[in-house]
Amino acid sequence: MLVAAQNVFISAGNTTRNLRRRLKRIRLLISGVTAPKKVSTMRILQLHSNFIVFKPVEKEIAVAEETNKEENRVEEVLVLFTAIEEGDDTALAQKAIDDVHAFLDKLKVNRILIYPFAHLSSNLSKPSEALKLIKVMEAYAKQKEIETYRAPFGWNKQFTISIKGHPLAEQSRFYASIEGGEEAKEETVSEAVRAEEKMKSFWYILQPDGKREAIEDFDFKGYENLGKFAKYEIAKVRASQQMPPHVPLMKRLEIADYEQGSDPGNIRWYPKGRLIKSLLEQFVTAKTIAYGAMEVETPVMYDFNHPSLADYLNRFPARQYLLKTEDKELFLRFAACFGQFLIVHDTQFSYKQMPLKVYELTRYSFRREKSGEVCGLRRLRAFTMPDCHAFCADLKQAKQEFKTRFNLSIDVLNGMGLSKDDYEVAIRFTEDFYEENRDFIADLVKIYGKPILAEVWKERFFYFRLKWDCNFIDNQDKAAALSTDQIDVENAKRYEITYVDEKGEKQYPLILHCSPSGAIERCMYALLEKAYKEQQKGKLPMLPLWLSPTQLRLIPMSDKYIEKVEEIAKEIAAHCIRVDIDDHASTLQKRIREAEMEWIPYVIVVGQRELESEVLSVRDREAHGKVQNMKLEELITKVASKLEGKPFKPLPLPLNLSKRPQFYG
RNA sequence: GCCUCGGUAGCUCAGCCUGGUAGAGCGGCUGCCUUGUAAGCAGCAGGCCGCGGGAUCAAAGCCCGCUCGAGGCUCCA
Repeated sequence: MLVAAQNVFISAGNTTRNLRRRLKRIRLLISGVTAPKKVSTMRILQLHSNFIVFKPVEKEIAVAEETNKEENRVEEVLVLFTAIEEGDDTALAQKAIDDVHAFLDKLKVNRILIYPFAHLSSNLSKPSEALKLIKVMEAYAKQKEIETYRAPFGWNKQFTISIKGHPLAEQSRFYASIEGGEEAKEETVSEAVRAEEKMKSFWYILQPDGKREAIEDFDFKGYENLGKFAKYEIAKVRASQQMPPHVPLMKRLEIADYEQGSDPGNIRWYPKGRLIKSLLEQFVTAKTIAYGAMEVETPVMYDFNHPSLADYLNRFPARQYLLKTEDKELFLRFAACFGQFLIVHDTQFSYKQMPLKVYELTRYSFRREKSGEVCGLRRLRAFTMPDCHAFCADLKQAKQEFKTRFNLSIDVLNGMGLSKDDYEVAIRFTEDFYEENRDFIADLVKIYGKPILAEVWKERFFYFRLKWDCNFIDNQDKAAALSTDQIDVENAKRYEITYVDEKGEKQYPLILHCSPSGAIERCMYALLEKAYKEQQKGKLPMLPLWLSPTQLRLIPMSDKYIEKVEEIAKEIAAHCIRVDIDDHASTLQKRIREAEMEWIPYVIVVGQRELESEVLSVRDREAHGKVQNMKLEELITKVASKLEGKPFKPLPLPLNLSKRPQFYG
């Protein structure tokens, strides 16, 4: 049971975020990576504050102290949110105050507020014990001549706090006494906190000419999109209220919709959406195979207790779909890594076959993103991810391969209709990697040819040493990662993946993880958001020709021409062009309008005139609806040439519009 | 997980504040019109107003609870 529950009202700027982040970290610690089991720890969240205002609201428990319900305000104070756990004792309480005392000297402050705060622990002591120790702390602090205030114990309190901005302002501590009551000692404040130090990012802009500038010195004029991206990455500031534009679009265009009968983030695909998605899938796959990867297919579910997997899973807890069967606990894959690593673990290969490239398009990967994170096609719980791993003998080979794959990714995005102007690149590495590989990183920037955002860490925290990602910036100024590649230095060992080197000795390879396009759904989100952007600029929105479900629409002037029009359609379709016929009995104008609403690239009206002259009037959406006259063969040649090198699938719906059901609206 | 908003016809939504016969546009169906490059006309059908409880003579509407969903925050390995 909670000793006290607070309604937290926090004022002023980023204090909310700070406190939440801090609380979250504390919970992380509590969840117990570092704290040995059965060890009691006194938990203190220590915040150097400009002020705190708190007000008791109502008694929570029987042993609550007597107090009045007046509002209290303390200025320039070190607030100690304190949770007493089972087994904590006087020695521990005094030890904590000793530490605080030392810390106060550093801060040049001599005022504390002891604030009983149950939420820091899930292993609270009995309230009576806790109150006793809180009083011990208070008395001991006063004895040390610290100006000591205290919030009442056992009350539901409401508080407002303003936290100072300096680096020492927020500290979390816990004090442990090992069972049996040996000497109290300060627990190392956990790997998570140390990890956070490692994770501290420094931001730069890398220029194609090799220059590296601190982000605050860079002039974003002419690079507004990069500016938005940097802002998003660093400050995480977003002001968006509107619905993401691609969501109504995906519905209206009958591409996809939410499936209420499933879990959020699991999407239903209508025929047109399935076609687009399928074409994108074929395209990435073809490109990746052409690059030299071997396509495989692996299971979607894995044994929770498999030793290699368990280790990996523990790093990313609680993001999986779990599956209980009679004899096993399984989880749905959240990436293709497992399946491929398990294959390569059992594969015999030597330096002669390297870099060894394995590819899979996962349909699906599953991540149980928290509710509220899921959004349209941007972020799903079930998504299609092309994933290509390259197993490299050494860093030299990895770097070479890395460049090749960067080019591949740029090429894939470009083919999909996303040019370098549509996304921004970030590159992330450790300081030492940069020092040793300056030229290499400069080469990557040169390949992209535009300034790149660089995130630099002092030490390695993640499993990779180097990573880049291409990020689409949408109409809400949010960034979403598309392609990415990383140099993984940990997983070969974890999965016991080895190759044989020139001397016949087993070695661990470096593993490159690349998604040449990013999630396919996310590519569709980017294309729709891009179309919307174009529309805002006054252009007619459309999808790339090769992805348009209907590429060419024929509109017969009246039903007496339908037969002739069907012949023309047959001729066009024979050239792998998706053509359909609007045989509805509505007016020409209305049918034109409907074709435009469907973003159809070419619309052709066929009547007496066309049939007599054999010259078609072609309405070209790309040319803002301008009507051009051309012969059928010319039209076919023109369209076919634009489709060259792209995958093709036939029309996913009946040829005649009158035969089509309406999936939405 | 937190905050906010929402669930009424196939779709988009109005009505709710101020309780008393359920509304519009689009779409669908039927008929007329046979069309020259972004909405032709008319008629018809279509609703357990998310679910459960309460107060009321009376609830889509007021109160309470639940549920499902969306958007934002956080998160995004």
